[in-house]
Amino acid sequence: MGEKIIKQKIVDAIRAIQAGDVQSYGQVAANAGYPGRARLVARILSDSEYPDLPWHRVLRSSGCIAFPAGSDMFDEQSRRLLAEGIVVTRGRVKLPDRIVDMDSLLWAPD
DNA sequence: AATTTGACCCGTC
DNA sequence: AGACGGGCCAAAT
Repeated sequence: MGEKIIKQKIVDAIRAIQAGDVQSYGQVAANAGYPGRARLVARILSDSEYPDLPWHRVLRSSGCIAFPAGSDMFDEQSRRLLAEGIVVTRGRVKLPDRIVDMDSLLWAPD
């Protein structure tokens, strides 16, 4: 399999992320058909060869932004996510798999 | 040609 | 919450 084809599949997977949604590097790789290749996703996003990708919708598996807190990229990504209605708290987005129960409503620090 | 460097991930402790 | 080891691997040194 040519490296070029793999890259294109991953680019497609990144483009497939809808506004207002997010995905981890690993998920993108898996969706493209290449599980375990999260690093390749990261490299492609940092590569100027593929401009205009919705890079801000890709996060670490922990749900946090991959850039150092306070960096320009960090701030830019936070802004873009917020513009799509995704709340970012302490560099971490609220993941959709979060379960709302009485305990967290009463005792959650936020 | 060998080594280091990343917008990473996962299980385990 | 964090640390550590192993996996991943194209590009840059």
